[in-house]
Amino acid sequence: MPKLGMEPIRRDALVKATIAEIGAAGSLDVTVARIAKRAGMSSALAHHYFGGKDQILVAAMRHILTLFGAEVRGALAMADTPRARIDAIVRASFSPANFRTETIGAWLAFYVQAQTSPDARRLLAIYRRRMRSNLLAGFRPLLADRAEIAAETVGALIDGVYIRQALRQGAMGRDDAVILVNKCVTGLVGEGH
Amino acid sequence: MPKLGMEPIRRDALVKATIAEIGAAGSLDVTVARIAKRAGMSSALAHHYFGGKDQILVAAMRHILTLFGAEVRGALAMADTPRARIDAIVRASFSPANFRTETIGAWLAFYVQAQTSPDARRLLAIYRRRMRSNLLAGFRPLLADRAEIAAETVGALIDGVYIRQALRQGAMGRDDAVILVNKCVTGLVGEGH
Amino acid sequence: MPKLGMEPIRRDALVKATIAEIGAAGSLDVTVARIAKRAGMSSALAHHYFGGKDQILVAAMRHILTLFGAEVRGALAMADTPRARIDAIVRASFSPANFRTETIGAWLAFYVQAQTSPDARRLLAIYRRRMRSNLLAGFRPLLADRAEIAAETVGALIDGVYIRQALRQGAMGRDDAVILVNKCVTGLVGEGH
Amino acid sequence: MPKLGMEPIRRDALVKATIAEIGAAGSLDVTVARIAKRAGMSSALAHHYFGGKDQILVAAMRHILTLFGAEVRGALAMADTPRARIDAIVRASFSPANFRTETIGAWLAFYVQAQTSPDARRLLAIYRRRMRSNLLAGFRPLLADRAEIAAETVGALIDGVYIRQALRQGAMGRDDAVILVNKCVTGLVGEGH
DNA sequence: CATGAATGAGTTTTCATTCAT
DNA sequence: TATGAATGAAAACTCATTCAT
Repeated sequence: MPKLGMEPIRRDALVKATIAEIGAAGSLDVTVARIAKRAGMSSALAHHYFGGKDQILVAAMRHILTLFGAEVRGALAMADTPRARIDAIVRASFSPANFRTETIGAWLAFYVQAQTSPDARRLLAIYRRRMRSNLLAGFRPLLADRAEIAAETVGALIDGVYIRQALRQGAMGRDDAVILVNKCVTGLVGEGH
Repeated sequence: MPKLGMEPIRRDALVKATIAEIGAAGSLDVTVARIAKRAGMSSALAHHYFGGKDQILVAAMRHILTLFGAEVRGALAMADTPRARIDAIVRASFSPANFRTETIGAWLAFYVQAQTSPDARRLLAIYRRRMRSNLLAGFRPLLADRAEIAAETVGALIDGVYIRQALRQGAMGRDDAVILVNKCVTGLVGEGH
Repeated sequence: MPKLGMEPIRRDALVKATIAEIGAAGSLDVTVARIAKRAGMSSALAHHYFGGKDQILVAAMRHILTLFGAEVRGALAMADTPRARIDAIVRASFSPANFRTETIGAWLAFYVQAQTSPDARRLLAIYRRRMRSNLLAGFRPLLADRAEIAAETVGALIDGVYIRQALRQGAMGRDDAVILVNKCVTGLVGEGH
Repeated sequence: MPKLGMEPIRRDALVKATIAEIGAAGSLDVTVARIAKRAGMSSALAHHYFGGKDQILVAAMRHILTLFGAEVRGALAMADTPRARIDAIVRASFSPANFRTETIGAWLAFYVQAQTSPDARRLLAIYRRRMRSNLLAGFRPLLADRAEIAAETVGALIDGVYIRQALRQGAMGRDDAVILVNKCVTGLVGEGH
């Protein structure tokens, strides 16, 4: 069985298994053994490739963030007006992939992990900076100096709607989420838009 | 010399110690031993009074929610216009007690616990229902049938701002938080208010 | 079973079990589980009382050193001439308790541990200082300024004879060891004594 | 491109890497992986050539002993009086190569290993026999029937001084070591020599 | 000849929980 | 009421060793 070039395959499988496991468990209380099993290998191999549990977790988080970033970039590429840019970000935030219970659970768990892990915090900070600068680029042409606060508001609102989804019960659909945030955006940029 | 009626005192001490410990740790990875030590008793006694770790955790969450509820009620009592009611809720949400890093950390941790513990989820659902109905009571006179979405928006925004505070870095102050949310409220209810 | 005041009993049992286990294994490759089992308790309890494996090991070393120190002190108390003092130290070094294969194995293992553990090194340094000052007190009246080198020589010789004993094969008896070192002492202090 | 006759090269590299690694670690707690890495090959290859960790360790020990033996032989070749022979052995024992912290650490570690590994014990026994017969050859012409005990004494003293060096702190230099042992030799063979 | 891949067995350590007193 | 004592179960992590290529 042992072929060459297994490392990227194994790492990838582990990252995906980690997200799945966290999502299923709803928390970071996930054992390396379970992750490895789900990924179809021994826990020793997981350690071999990642060095330790924390690094597996961080890699999983990075993966989610990367996917999200790609989604945003893809949506932004098709947006040609400022308002469309904002819309694109909102839509990407609540895209099917991001809105899966699994992903939300993992995301929430990472928030908690960021409380103690510098690596996790750094990643989350990067995500937030990007989000902010993307929103700002959309709001600036529309609101000039009021763009800052608008970006902050929409950023927080997205996070809030997203996090509320974590309580599976009484959750709203993706479309509802998009509509809700968009209504707020409309309120911020004024009736004229 | 064992005194009578120690139970409420012990329970209270444990609940407070739990919140402090969770806040300090930034996660639910808190041992019963540490909580009990902080509360000045043996872990065996903690078990005796609560039956198990999960129940201690839930009691702590209930405590936070109760405090928050009292704060909201107190603020609402002094509000005599719909807008003032909304304002009161926002202010209470970011009150000094609620905005302490400790409390935020505990709150976040409970969100995660709600993923797996039905008790925790129920408590969180109650909090959300109350929040929603309170906001609705404020928005209804101002927005009629658009009140629902406004309440949902502000609720989510509060959660979002709150949760963002958990990343201690780049956080905003209480006043800024209140102002941010209020700006959004103003946008929702229109210029006239 | 759980009575009060078990701690010193348990600690003592663990220390003795550790020495026995190290002696039996002939190296520090000894598991906490085995030590605990020999001491009649779970490994968890061993950790509870000592905090970790290293501390158990250091405690065992300290125990050996304490025993040795007591033996030397006892022997010295009965010595009334300088030469008798030196003799007492030599005899104590090769006392039955110290010359047991178990003890020698443990001693040797600790030498190795001192390479990496600061605690172990400190203990060994203390032992050496005491040994040196004791020998010096014996040699000074006899050799004046040549006492230093004599003390160093006899100290090293004792260690050498002792360590050679670790290779069970071709070892000498206690009496032979004492005679050997004493011959050297006689050579050092001159024929007249 | 696998070359022919790599075996001796690989084995040699592994042996040297082993000694270096043991010396650096100060104990036998050395992994095959680290040794192999230091020797520039995979751990699998190390196993291939030696069969197992223990055998690698024993080979390393044999290497040290061989070096030491050669050094002694070289020094003896230039000695033309009995006393010079003894001197040569002492000097070789504390030669720069043997007195390196690395070597001393490895030596000490092997002493411990000899407690459990018959192979290691056999090697150490050989070393001791040689040492003894070499010293005896020097002492016999000088001391006749007292040569035995003198050889034993000096052998043990060399070991003792050597082992004391392992506690890096408060160690003496090579020259001091030689002087110390020589003073003892002088004492043993008497003033006239 | 050489190695990346893979793992089973073992080690330390932690912790919620139980129990006799 | 209160606790020190005690442990079983599980977790992360390590490592010598094997094997297909």
